[in-house]
Amino acid sequence: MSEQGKTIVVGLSGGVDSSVAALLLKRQGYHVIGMFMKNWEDDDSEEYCASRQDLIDVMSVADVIGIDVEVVNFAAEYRERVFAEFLREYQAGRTPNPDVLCNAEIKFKAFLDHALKLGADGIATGHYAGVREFDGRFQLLKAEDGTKDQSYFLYRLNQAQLAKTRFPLEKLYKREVRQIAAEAGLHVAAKKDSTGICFIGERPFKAFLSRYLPPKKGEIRRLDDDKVVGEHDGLMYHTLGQRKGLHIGGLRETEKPAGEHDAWFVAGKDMEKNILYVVQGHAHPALLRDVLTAEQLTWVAGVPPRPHWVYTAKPRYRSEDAPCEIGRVTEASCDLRFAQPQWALTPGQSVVLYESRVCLGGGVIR
RNA sequence: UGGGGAGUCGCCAAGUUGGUUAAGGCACCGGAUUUUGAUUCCGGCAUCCGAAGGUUCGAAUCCUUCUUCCCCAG
Repeated sequence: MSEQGKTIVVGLSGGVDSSVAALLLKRQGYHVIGMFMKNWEDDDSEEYCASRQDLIDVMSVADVIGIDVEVVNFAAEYRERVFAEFLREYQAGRTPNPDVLCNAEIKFKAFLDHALKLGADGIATGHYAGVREFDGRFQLLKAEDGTKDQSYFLYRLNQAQLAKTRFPLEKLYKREVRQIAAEAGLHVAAKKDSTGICFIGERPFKAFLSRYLPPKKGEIRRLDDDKVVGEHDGLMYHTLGQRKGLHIGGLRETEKPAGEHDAWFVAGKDMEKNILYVVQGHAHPALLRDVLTAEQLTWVAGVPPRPHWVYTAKPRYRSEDAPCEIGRVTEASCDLRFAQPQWALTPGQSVVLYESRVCLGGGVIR
């Protein structure tokens, strides 16, 4: 293969996925360099340890595979390009997806640039996604393992970034990845999947956010009749469709038999008046909508989708691909109409368009 | 102050002709799922029924007193 001998820099997180990605490339004959990114250093003590353990795992894995590892720090870039935007969005009452930004700005920009500067031919990550060249363009594809597919988080890449990227796990199922790791003697074979905001990790969300955005108490009102049913600590701590954290118990007036109560969900926010609107019951119509407008469009496919065409779209990660018709499309925004109403379409979240297994790109819900 | 009604887990709320371990929902907590935030799923959650006495083999359910709240009189 002409690919042999090429240099690929693999982003290693210390987890199974990126470890196996590196292993597979090495086996395919690439010259592989491992790269560990440290991009969050606000918190010391606790966080420090977690990150440190990951680095230890990376070193150990690299040793087994037989590759060199470099450590880079993009904390400044992450703070400026990802975290600042993250905070701006929450402040505006929206619910951003930092991992989408992180991929576009850090992993496939800062990191990619760094790798190319080192003389690499490309980069690779442990994402469950695929990339192929087709008809003169590069396509971002869903992973074979549909349950793990992460193309959603990558929709904001562009052709240039895609051209330099490999996703060795495209055809593999998580189970197989763990098996490969185990057979190769990688001690992270059974390591628990990491979740949480990329680089920042998993942590009590409200407490974390309150360090940057101070609490601001306000009323919680029932959307149906404007009745005050509680108090919130700040609109930014709640997102559409959220149930947890409202602290609304039973209401005396409830007409249901024997005090049966449905759970309450966030249905809207009034940023001006600092009011959180809630509704009772998961099936409340206020939580369902079949149209949305998306902004900040980016088309990883290289070209925008066809107006008035039918595609599928994910209005949030982990939601089923939902058939939808795309309305007008401009540089700035586009309209989507879903065949079935979607639950809690949330401003700030990304909606990603697909045509079969091909990810076309998407935008941010207004 | 007189008359009536009521006080069961943080919030609602079953249970009151006395009988094993006091329903259920919401909230909350823990876990599973998840590279966003959510949702969802599973598990936990009143040795105690406003307080103190009493009756009884046995009471949250009966009696007494006290206490708190609500309504009507004033």
